[in-house]
Amino acid sequence: MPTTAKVDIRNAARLFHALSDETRIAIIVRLRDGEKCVCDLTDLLDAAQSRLSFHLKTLKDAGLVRDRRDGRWVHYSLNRETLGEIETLLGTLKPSRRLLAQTADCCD
Amino acid sequence: MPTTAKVDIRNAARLFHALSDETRIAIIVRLRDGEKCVCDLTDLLDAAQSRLSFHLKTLKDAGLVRDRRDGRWVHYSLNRETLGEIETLLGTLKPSRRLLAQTADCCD
DNA sequence: GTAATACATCAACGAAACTTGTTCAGGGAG
DNA sequence: CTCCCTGAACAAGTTTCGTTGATGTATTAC
Repeated sequence: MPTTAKVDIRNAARLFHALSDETRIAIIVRLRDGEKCVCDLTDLLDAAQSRLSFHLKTLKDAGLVRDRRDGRWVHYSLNRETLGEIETLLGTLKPSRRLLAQTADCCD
Repeated sequence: MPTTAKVDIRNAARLFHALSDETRIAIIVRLRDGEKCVCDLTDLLDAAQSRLSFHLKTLKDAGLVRDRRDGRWVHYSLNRETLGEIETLLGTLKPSRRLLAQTADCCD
């Protein structure tokens, strides 16, 4: 049924906010090919440790990354599930096909 | 070829930022079922006109909405193309399947 | 034990971002 | 023309966010 899906607006804004920073996007890009420790990321992104720690916390709070302690290293990895959730969310934000068939008053 | 795709980090952060506000998400949700004038949105969202004008400009600058002047009304509608672009972008942020097959050090 | 490493957390500062009220410009209607 | 109406633009105030440097905590090495 192509009824317009319910959107949890607060949650949506929260998730998109986590992706709204260049440093955080860069972190995610680096994590695409596997987990990294903070020290790896400071090298790769040439960023101060406290800065990365701040952004990693933001990403973690949003559920976009996970951390795993290994000795004195903390390894971060992507949470594919949340990325999928955002993809779904984005789908529900698109105008419904039903409507597109009815009227052409939006979109191209 | 499942090589990790290039990501325009600046553009990505810019697009996600446009979606990182509750008011803007609410606007998008309302626009799913067709274009609306600002006056419609002020009623629907119970928001001051200047506030909506600000957020609509943000959405427009990001390419997420279009405006169409009709007499003294300005009608806003979603730009399905940009929403699709963001969906694609999100796909490139997910860890590659190739890698998932190789190692299980990320994601579930 | 001490020293060193990896990372989190905190405080302080500056910079954006958001809100609100007001003003300004354009387009009908009379 | 003047008078509304719609919406953009501006200014001022507040909040939120990001950066930086310093401090704290846990873990390993010696």
